[in-house]
Amino acid sequence: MERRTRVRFAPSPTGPLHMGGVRTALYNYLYAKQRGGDFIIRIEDTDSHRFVPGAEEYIIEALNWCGIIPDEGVDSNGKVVETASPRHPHAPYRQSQRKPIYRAYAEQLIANGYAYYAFDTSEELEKARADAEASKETFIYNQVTRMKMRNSLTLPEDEVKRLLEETSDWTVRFKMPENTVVKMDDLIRGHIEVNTDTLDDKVLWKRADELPTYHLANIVDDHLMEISEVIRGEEWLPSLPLHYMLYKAFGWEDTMPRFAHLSLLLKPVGNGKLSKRDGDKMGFPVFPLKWTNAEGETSRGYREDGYFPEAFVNMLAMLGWNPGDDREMFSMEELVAAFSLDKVQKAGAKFNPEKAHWYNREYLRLKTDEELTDLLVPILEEHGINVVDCPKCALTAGAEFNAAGGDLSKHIFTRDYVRSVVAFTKERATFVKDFWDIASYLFVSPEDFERFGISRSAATEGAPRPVDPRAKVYDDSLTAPFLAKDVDKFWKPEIVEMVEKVGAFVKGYDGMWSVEGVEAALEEFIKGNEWPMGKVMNATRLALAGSASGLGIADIVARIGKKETSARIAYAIDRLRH
RNA sequence: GCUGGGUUCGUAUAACGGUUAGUACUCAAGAUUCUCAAUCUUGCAAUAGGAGUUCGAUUCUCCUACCCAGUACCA
Repeated sequence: MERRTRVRFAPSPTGPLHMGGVRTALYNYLYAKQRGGDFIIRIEDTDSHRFVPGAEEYIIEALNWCGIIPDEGVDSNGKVVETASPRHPHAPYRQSQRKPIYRAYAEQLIANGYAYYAFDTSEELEKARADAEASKETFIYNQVTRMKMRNSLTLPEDEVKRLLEETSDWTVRFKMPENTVVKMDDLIRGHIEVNTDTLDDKVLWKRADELPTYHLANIVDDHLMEISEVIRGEEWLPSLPLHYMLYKAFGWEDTMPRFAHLSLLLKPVGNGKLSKRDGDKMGFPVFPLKWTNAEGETSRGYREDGYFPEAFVNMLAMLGWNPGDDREMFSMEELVAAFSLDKVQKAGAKFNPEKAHWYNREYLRLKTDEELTDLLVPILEEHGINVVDCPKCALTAGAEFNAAGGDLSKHIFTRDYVRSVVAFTKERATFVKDFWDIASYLFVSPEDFERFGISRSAATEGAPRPVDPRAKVYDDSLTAPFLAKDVDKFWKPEIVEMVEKVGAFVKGYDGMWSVEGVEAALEEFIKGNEWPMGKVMNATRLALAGSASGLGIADIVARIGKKETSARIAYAIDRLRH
């Protein structure tokens, strides 16, 4: 009989969702959608001590940002559903609210001999562990030690009854059978066998807070929610035998979900799983969204770092899964169509921040100029640049636009100007915010760099200064806002003369005002004078952009206009006089 | 320690038991351009080690090494 596909992502709200968790959610989502099934979110908050305020909201917002939208568990308003309804017959989806459900199941196991009451206090257990450690052994509460402990297997019936009534810190433990081989199947790993003698008697339910532990809550809820496949992290593989035994003990073997255990995400270098520390150290986020903890420490997020959710999701999907061919670019719909659990890698995947960059660049190039303009405008505004939708709108502000639609002196630009900048610089950008670093000088003149927080001093290059004494002709304060090493290299007296004439030529140029027109005219002018093209162009760029490397001269001139071009050249000559 | 899982270029991965072990990222070189970037071309680079099965092993079996997880009244 074909069962409806129903899978769940069951995070614990003990902190922000890690990117590995996002991947688990994504694989669940893809699996469900491909089979026309349901993707459910369930909040596993059975540990009252580790609850972190805001974590649940964070998890849902993060999944939402990624486009991983639950069919059940969360309502259209993005809140976890608390009461059952036709659309949510399995509510509530927060385990703390399902508290009354679990006790009866724990007692059912006891009644059928699959579990027992344990009265050992945490102090007694700690002592047992310490004693075992002293003799270089590990204490395990299992079929050999349980007969030495205080529980309903060892205590007289009336004593058990008394303790149940009079004390309130007892637990229910699973009675793991002896010497039984549990035969399991994993959708990713294949057949696995484990002998129950290596397993312990896990606590299933705690009287102290009347809550189940993960194992009981998980099995009961997966059963009640009619989960068909459990796709979860590898850290759960060791408890799979217990879960199999629980399904058997409850008599739910016929509807037991199939299991798939995903490998972990590993740190880029060295060994071990990806941690927040690695991200901080190597400069990449490990969380989808920014997160600030109770101590006020902030962790960066992919969203805030400027990643497109599509790029993040695509990158994550390819970490430990492949479509079986060479394709690397996948939209969510394409992932849904192509996904398959048997193409999921068994081994852990080392996360590669470079590849994440590459994905973002690819997705940036896929965006239209219009979309990128929409995203760039707020960033420009943050930097103090004004963008107006139409030239007329700015008339009241007294803007005088050049041919490209910009007023450099008042820092007011039309959307068309911004779009044109986007169009010819998008090949150079990885993130939308890169446009500012690439093209800030198309919005701000060098003399205003400092005021707009743009630096061209050598110190910002990050590299140590050259040791060659000849390389150091100018002091930073003398050359700013021009890049000192480029001043050194290109700002030679004989070249400066030529640059000055280039400025005059542009001022007097009355041909076609386009990148192509300006480019051809400049080339003809420089070559006609038999000047060294490279040296003149680099020195000109230094005057116009503050650095000898960057956008093409004609690209710059065509945007900033005649007046600004000659003004910048004049400023550079004046500033760098010596 | 014990139990379980894992191991193909630096990274992510491909390869009915038969390929010159492929692709992408990174890196390097060349081409191109006024520079830088982009782009194009080329290149560097891997089956953890050892046995066995087989005509033939990256692929199957075993051993060793290394890595990861679990070993809580946490999930």
